Order: sequence, then C-alpha cells, then structure tokens
Amino acid sequence: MLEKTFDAASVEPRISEAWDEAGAFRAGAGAEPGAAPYTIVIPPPNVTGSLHMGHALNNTLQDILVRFERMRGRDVLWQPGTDHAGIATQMVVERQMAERQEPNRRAIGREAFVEKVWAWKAESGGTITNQLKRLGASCDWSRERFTMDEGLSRAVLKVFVDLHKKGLIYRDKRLVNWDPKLLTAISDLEVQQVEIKGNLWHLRYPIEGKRFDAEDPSTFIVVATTRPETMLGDTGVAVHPEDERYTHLIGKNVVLPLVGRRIPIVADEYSDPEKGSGAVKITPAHDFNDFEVGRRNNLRVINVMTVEGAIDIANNAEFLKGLVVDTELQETLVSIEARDRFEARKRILAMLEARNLIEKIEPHTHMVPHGDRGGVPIEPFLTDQWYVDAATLAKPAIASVREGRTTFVPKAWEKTYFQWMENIQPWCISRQLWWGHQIPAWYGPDGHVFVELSEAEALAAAAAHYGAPTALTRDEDVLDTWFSSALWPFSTLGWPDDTAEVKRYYPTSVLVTGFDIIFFWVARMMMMGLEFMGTEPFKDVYIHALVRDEKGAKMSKSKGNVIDPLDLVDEYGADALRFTLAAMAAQGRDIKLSTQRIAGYRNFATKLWNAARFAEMNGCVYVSDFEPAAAVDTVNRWIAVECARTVKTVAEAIEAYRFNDAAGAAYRFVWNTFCDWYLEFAKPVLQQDGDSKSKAETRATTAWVLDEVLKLLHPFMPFITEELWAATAREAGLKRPAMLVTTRWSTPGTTDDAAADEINWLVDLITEVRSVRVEMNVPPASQIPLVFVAPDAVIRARIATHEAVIARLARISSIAVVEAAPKASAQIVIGETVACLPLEGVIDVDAERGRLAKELKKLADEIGRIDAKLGNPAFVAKAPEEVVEENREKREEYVQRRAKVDEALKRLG
RNA sequence: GGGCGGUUAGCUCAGCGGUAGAGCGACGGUUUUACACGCCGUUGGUCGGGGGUUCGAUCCCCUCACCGCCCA
Repeated sequence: MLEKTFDAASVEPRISEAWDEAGAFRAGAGAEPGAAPYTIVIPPPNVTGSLHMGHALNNTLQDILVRFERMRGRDVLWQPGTDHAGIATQMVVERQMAERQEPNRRAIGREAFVEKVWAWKAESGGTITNQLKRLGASCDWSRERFTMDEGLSRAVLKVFVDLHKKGLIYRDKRLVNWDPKLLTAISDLEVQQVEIKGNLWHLRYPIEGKRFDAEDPSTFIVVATTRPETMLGDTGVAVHPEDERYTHLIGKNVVLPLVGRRIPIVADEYSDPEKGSGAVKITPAHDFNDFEVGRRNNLRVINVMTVEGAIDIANNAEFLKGLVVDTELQETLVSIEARDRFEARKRILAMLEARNLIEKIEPHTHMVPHGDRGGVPIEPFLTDQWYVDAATLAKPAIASVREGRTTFVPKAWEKTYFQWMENIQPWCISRQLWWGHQIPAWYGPDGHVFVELSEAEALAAAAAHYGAPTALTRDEDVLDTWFSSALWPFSTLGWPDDTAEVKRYYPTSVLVTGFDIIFFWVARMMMMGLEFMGTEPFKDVYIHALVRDEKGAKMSKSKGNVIDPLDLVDEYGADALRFTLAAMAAQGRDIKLSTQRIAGYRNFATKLWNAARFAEMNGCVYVSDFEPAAAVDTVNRWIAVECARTVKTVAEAIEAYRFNDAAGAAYRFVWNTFCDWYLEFAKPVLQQDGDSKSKAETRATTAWVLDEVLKLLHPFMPFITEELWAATAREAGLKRPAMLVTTRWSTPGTTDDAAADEINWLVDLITEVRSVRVEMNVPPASQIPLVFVAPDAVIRARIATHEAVIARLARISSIAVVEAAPKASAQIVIGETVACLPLEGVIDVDAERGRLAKELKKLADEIGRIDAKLGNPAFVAKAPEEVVEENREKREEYVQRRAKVDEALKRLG
C-alpha cells in the first residue's frame, strides 16, 4: 500500500542513488540501436559557485529535454562540468588564506599557490554539481569535465598556438580595462557600468602667456571633468572646431596647474559644446576617448598611476620629461605622490581651490565602469596584452545564424547577437593572474616572442631563430576563463584528440542558456567551433528568461532577495520546483517566482500520488498486453483518446521549446481530465460487487493511463514518477522491465469522435445539474430525481449507459424518461436534450424563470452578433469559406438551443 | 541619446487576425471512504490611451503614455 502522502525528502535521495546505480544517465543509456545522437553541453557553472535560481531554471529545462529524448530512444549525452573561474577562484583561495592568517600568495610563490587552488578545488569544487544532482539533473556525471583538466588544457594550448600562427591572436599595446584591486586586465564584457552620484568639476586652466586672473575669463579656459585626479596626466585641452567661443584659442597652450606642463589646445569633434564648458581636458593614458583624441592630435601619453591606482609621478621619467621642478611642482610631488587615486583627488581639489582654479562644482550623476569581480572602478591603463582578432572570427559566426544553420529561440535574440557581433572589438584574453591556463608564449633576450605548444618547442624555435640555444622566459599571464569555455562543446568530448565522442556527439543539438551570456559565451563558442571544427557547435540556442523575485526585482545578494532553490526543494520537493519553473518558462518573459505557485504544483504532485493510491486501492494493475484501442466502454475509449492527444501535445511543445505549454497540457490532462472526470466515472464500475468484463477493462485502462501519465510527467517530475513507476508494480507483485528513466515514451494513440461526443454530453449534463442545484438552493446532500423529456434513441442509450455515473456525480435519486416536462421543474438544455429537475414546492419558480430568461438573452445576443456578421455582404464575400460556415453552424446551434430554452420558459407559465 | 522588450481578470501570467483563458486569490457550499495540498459552484476583463489597415484587431501598422533591460 502506498503511503498516505508522497515524502519527497526521503524518496529523492533513494531515487537518485538508484539512477546512479543503474547508470541511467550515461551517454547512450536506453538508446534504440542505431539511434541518432542528442547532445547538450551544460553551461559550465563557476567552480566557486553555488546553485541559484538561474541555474535551477537552466538545468531543469535541459533536463526536461534530455529526459524526454532519452525516453524516445535517442542516444543522449548531457555533458556536465564546471569552469575554473580564474579571478573568482583566485579570490576565494586568497581570502581563505588571509582568514587563516597564512602568508599571501606572493610570499609563497606561484607554484605553491596554484597547488593550494587545486587543493581547494578538490575539497570544495564539487558543491554545485552536488546541488545539481539534487535537482535531478540527469547529466552523464561519469564524464564530468573541468576547464583546467589536462585534456581541456591541451585544447586551449592548441587553439592559442594555431590562432597565433594564423595571425588571429596577437600582442598589442592598448588601453585596457584595468582592475586596480585585482591587478589584472579584464575584457569589455567584465566591466559593469554603475551609476554614481559624483560631481562635474569646472577647472580653470591658465592660458600660456597671460597672467592668470580668476576675474578675467580671457586669462584661462574652463574644462569640466568628473575625474580631476587624472589632470596630472593631461597632455591637451580639446574644443569643438566650430565652437566660436574657443576658435581664437586653438593652437595656443595652457599651463597645466600644479604641474607646469605646457599643453596645447586642440580642435577635435569629440568635445561636445553642449556639455560642461565645451572644453575638455585630454588624458590619453587614462581615458578611452581621450586616447583616441590624443592619437588624432599627436598628444603625449603620460601614465601617472601605478597598477594599484596610486599616483606615480615623482620617479616617473615620462611625467617629468620637459618639466622644471619649481616650488609648485615640488609641492605637488610631495603632497600627491603615492596617494591612492581617490585620496589624490581630494588633495588635488584642495590645491586647486587654494589657487582659485575651481570655477564651480556641479553635482553630476554618471556611469562609472566597475570590475564585475573586484567591484572597484576600473582604470583605463596602457599595457601590453594578448588579443583575439574577434572581428575576423565573427564573420562566419554571423553567417551561420543569418543562413539558419544555428537558430535562436526565441528568434528575437538573433538581433542582439548580430548587433554585438557586427560591432565586435578585439578581445583582450590575457589576465595578470596565476590561476588559469598560462599563455604558451616565451620571450627571448631581445623580447622576440615564441608561441609554441611546449617549452621544448619554444626552445627549439629560439635556437633556430638565434642560431644558438637561447634561454627564454615564459609569459607570466594566463588566459581569460571564457577562452577555455569557448572550446567547451568539443574540448569536453576529447578534442584535440580524434575521439569517438567528438565524431558522435559534435555538433550538439541545443544550447540552453540565459541571455546574459550570449556575448560572453554563445558568440565565442560559435567563433571557435566554426574555426576549429568547421561546423557550428549547436543547432539551436534556446534563450530562457531571468528568474526574478515576486515583485520582479532581479535577485541579488546585496538586495537580500535571493531565494535558494535548495530551500524550495527542501520545502516543496524538487519535482514541484521543477514543474513550477517549466510551467512559468514562457518564451520571452522573465519569471517572477512566487512560493504560492510552487505550493500549487506541490499540490499537483500530491494529486498524482493520490490518483495512484486510488488505482491501487481499486485493483488497477497494469495488464501488459492491454490495447486501449480495443476497449469497449465509452469512458475507457474516451480517456485513451484524450491521453493520446495529450501525449502528442506535450511532445510537440517540448520539441518547440514551449515548456509552459507542455507543462500546462500535462497538468490539465492529469488533474482536470483524468482525476476530475475519468476516475469519477470509473468509481461506480470499480466499486460494484463481483467481477465483470467492464470492471476488468476499467481497471486495466486506469492502470494504463496512469503509466502513460508517469511517462508523460517524468521529464518534468522525475522523482515522484520514478517512485510511482516502481511502487505501482511492486504493490501488485510485478516488476518493471526497466526504470522509468529509460522506458520508452508513450505510443501514438487513436481517435474516436463518437466517444468524445458522448462523454462531452455527459460532462455537460452533470455540470449543468450541479450548477442548477446550487442556483436553486437544493441542499447539497439531498438526492433529487432527474427526468429527461422525450429523448431520442441515442440519448436514451447514453442515459442507460451512464445512469450510475449521473446518479453519483450529480446526486440524482432516480432517472426517468417522460414525454412531457413536469410542472414546476428546473429545466436544463443539453444540446438537443431537455432534462428536468422536478422540484415542485422546492424551487422558486420566479428564480427559475429569471435563470432561463437570462440564458435566453445571452443566446439572443450571440445570435444577433452572428447575424450582424452574416448580414454584412463584405464578410460573406471576403472572409474565408470555413469561417463563414463556422458562423452559420454556430448560429444554427444557438437557434436550436434558444427554441428549447424558450419552450422551457413557456412551460413555467 | 541609440536599441530591445513589456503594458490582458485583484495578483502572477498564457493567448497573438474570427470579440478572451489558466493558476493563485476572493465569495458561497461541502468531512460523498484517493486526495481539505481535496471536492462542487460562483464572481471577475471597453486585452494601457488614440489613430490606421482589414469584412473583422487583444493580435498587424503608426502614435502617445508609463514600466523594464541592454548599449553609449
């Protein structure tokens, strides 16, 4: 006997273990011989991460696809793994070392530090994969990969070296986004714009050759800036060429306050006459726009900061070049040198103020770039870094989507993809970190670079180049983590080795991910897949929504509105959470998650459980050769047809990534069709004494539908369905040939319109009787007679067939057939049939009259509406034939019904 | 400033050329032996405003308003 309720907490671990023991998730498990492959690579979560709602949604959807295709007999591989998350992981380990008061990484050296990171990974790196298992994610865990694995690292090396040899990776000196906290370059994508309430400082820069007088605007030019501390590195002032206020100054110099450098006033369209004063200071070493302006106008590039973002001028030859160290500059050097950039800002402003060089201070809200990991404002910084020529690699990747070889679902995301890909910038891939793939570049004594797969090959190349064996030093830097993630769809399958898995499982079937990493990851996989495999890495890209809190706010730690999916699993069960996410995963809209909704789907799981209990209690045991199409009883034929229809709907919806439609169709069938109606119809048969053919058929049908439902729901609710699959057999003393996870998806079914008509009539009848009972205030417990007025042969047969059901579900004491409607009764029109509830002395005749009159009016309105349409010659002429016909038929139905209701009303007198 | 998306029942959302659906809530009833995480019934919407195309518009086009997100 099944337990009274489904206990997710105790069942889930047991089922997980059983799947594991059966090897049910292994690549190809349960596949038909010769089946086509179905591959998904997991978006590798960050190894330092723990499961959040986004992961829960992302992996639930993938698991639905994977379980569905596995059950259909495809050769399924769901490839799991994690990425090494260079910066994040290095930070985690450094923080841990600090907490333990251990010497920092520089003190212990690179090798020892990297060892510590590996040790950390061995101990804590499995957190998120274990959490995914709790969700039921049916990845082939035996194939789990990590971007720093030996094999994946070889893939990285090969890609780097090959791209370098093709000229698609190169070293360049450019301004990069520098994180002064983490001391590394980061890519454009890792920069987040944060709105900051700052100031716009209007500074007076004295014109060379004039005696500065704060009262006399002709002696200075006002520049507006949000970052006054960078003024130390100013090498020009730009004004718009057509800005008449400044034309006379173009070509003149200003004397840079606090420093004394003569810097030119140049004309450049970058300067916006509408903004600030219309004149802007140019600091090419510390601003991306200024860098371009400087380049156009031949301005010097003077870096005035250290990598930590502190002022570095006292021993800075480039800064001091051409300067005379007078008392003013001496004061500046003493006061500002080595100060952090924000402290330097305060001091510089104070010094400018003291010299009356600040014209005004305007509060100014603007976007300030921050490093997404370090969280501090990034500093544009001039350094040598490695770059990927993304523009070249992007071209075939754009074509793939344009020409439909890879499709985004929903299609709207293709626009986003194109927009970014068509304006793509060189990708800075070097990072000044220790944790990651060290760049395979070695430098000779003269700085000549050798990029090879190994040190030995580099040395050999150097010997050839220099004509003698030459010592080399390896580039210290590592690669952006996304560089290795870009190879994920083939590196995880064993590439660059020529493995059977690469041949079989590449390209993958679909990539499931959130829109936030289209740029970071999807685009880069497209580029690398095309370049190295010659084929797009995936056929479809399904972009799902973001999970938000109930109010629609993005979940974030700082807002404190993060819901831990595992808390929900604990409270409602993994199945309920999964079903909720699937049901809410409508394309193109974010998910506002509310616990009420999850509770609702937990109730659904309970409903399913109870239906199985009911079946069990009534001896509904699976009959192995049961053939639904051969069923005799109408209700059995009907439910089999409804079930088959649902199977089809759900399958088509999953194929189209319409998860909410799939979940909705399954839900409605199980609850509203199977439980609310079929099982109720079955009760009189199942609960009659003795055995009958009908009882046996109903038992077999119930068991069969239940099995179909378990299969249908398994991709969404794997735990409860797997549990019931085993339990329903066990209780009957049977054993299933296979676990549900590898059992074949449901078979195509039959149609039977006659059965559907009959059951729809029955449902309408019962619903109407119930409704009238309530309206007429018939006490719920009382049984009342039902009288059919002159039914035809078909209806008579239906009445005879379903008498017991009608009596039970509509609480009817007796059913009779008469030629004329009894007086003072409530009358119900079902199609062409009139049925009466003779309630002489019970019903309120006026109320009944009102009820019928209301219905009559409704019918008249409908008919009027259709008449208006059909009376419109343009409609009849232009609308499609079937629409016109449909309206005629509908009108005919309404007219007939109106006649019946009208008669009923007249009978009341 | 540029781009994208949204605005449908009290709430959360489906639908997207033939005048609207679900879940939750609300209200009323119900301990009928699968299930009160249940059952039965009821209520509830000029589909953001305006204009256009069409025989017909929640659905297509234009426009306005408000709300998000991304990029400057």
